[in-house]
Amino acid sequence: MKKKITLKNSSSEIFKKHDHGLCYKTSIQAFEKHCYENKLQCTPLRRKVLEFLLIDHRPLGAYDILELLRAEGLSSKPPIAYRVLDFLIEQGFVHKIQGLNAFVACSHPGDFHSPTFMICRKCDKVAEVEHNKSEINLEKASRIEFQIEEAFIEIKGVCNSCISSEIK
Amino acid sequence: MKKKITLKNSSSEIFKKHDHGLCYKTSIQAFEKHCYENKLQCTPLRRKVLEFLLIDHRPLGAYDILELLRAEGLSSKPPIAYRVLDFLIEQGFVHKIQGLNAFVACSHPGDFHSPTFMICRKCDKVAEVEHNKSEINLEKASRIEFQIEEAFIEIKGVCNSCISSEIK
DNA sequence: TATTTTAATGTTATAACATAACATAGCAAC
DNA sequence: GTTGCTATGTTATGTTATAACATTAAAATA
Repeated sequence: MKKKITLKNSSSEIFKKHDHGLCYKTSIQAFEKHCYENKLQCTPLRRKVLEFLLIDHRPLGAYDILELLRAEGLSSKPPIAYRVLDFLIEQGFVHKIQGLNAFVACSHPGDFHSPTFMICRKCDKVAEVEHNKSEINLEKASRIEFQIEEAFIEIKGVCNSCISSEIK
Repeated sequence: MKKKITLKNSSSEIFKKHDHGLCYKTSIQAFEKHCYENKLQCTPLRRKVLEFLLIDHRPLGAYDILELLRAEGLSSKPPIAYRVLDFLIEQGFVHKIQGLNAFVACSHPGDFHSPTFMICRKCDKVAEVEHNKSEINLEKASRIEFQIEEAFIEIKGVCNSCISSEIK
C-alpha cells in the first residue's frame, strides 16, 4: 500500500446516477496500474473477480462469486474465491462487509483505510465513505485507553434513491 | 424497549479491574426486572445463556454457548442457542459482534441503542461504549442523503491492560 | 377445571460461510 | 535444467446459521 490513487467515482454518488461505465473502467485500470507498479500479477482470475464486484455497487458473497466464475467456465471451489478476495482486500481493492458476509469493490482503492459503509436494505447497494482513525470522534471511547488498529463502521438504513421512489 | 435501566458497571471499566460480582448480579437482576415488567418469561434457558455471557466480558460464539449448555445437561442443538440469543438481543440484553460472529452481554441493557465495541485482540474482551445516531459525526456521510436505521461500530486494537502487561 | 391458544423448547436436516492441507502448473532466477 | 516462488486447483472438513416441523408448558378463556 503505497500511495493514494484518486478515482473519479465519488462515493457520495453511488446511490445516485453516475457514469458507471467510467467508474468501472477507472477502477480496473487502477488495479492494473497497481499490480504493474508493485510487481504483482493481474491474473485473469483476479481481474474477473474484481470485475464482478464492479458490476454495480452491490456486495457479493463468496459463493455468489463462485457462481459467476462457474458461469464463465472457471474453477469454482471455495478456496479459489476466498484466496482471490484476500488478495484484493490486502491490495486495498475490495472490502468485506462484516454484517453481510459479503464483499464490495473499494471506491478509493490503492490506499489502506478503514471505511464507513452505508448499506441500503432496500436496493442492497453500498456506499463507501472514508473516515480515518482520528475522525472516529467518540469522546466516551477516548476515556478508555485503547490502541485502535482498525475500525469497522457499517450503517444500515435506506438510501436516498429508495426513499424517493417510496414517496412516488 | 421502554426505559433505560441504569447499571453500575460502566463500560469504561471493563478493561480495568471492576467489581464483577456486582456487575454480574446487577445485570441478571435487570433482566429479571425487565421480564417481569414486560410480561416476558425469564426461563432457566434464557437466564442461563445470559449468565454465560456475563461470566466475563468475552464474546461467545453460538456454539460456545451450546457447549456450555451441554455441560449443564441442557439441550444443545443450534436453534436453541440462536433462538435464545435472538430473544436476548431483541430485549436489549445481548449484542452481536459482527466482526467475530459472537455475542456479548450488553453493558447498558434495557434500552435500544447502537453501541460501539472496542475489541481487544489480545485478551478478547470487549468494551461497549454508547453512541447515538447523532453522535455518528461523519461529515462526509451526511453529504449522502441516507436514512440511518442502525449503526455498527466495531473497533479492533489492544486494550490498556494488555498494553501495560506488554511493557512489563 | 376443561378447553383453547400461545409461547417456549426440542429435533432433524440442511444451508451458508470459511479454511486447512496438500497437489499441480507456470514462470523466473540461478 | 534444477530450484524456488507464486498462483491455481482439489479434497475434505470446519464453522456459523436457519428452515421446518414436533412437543411441551404456560396462560387465557369458556
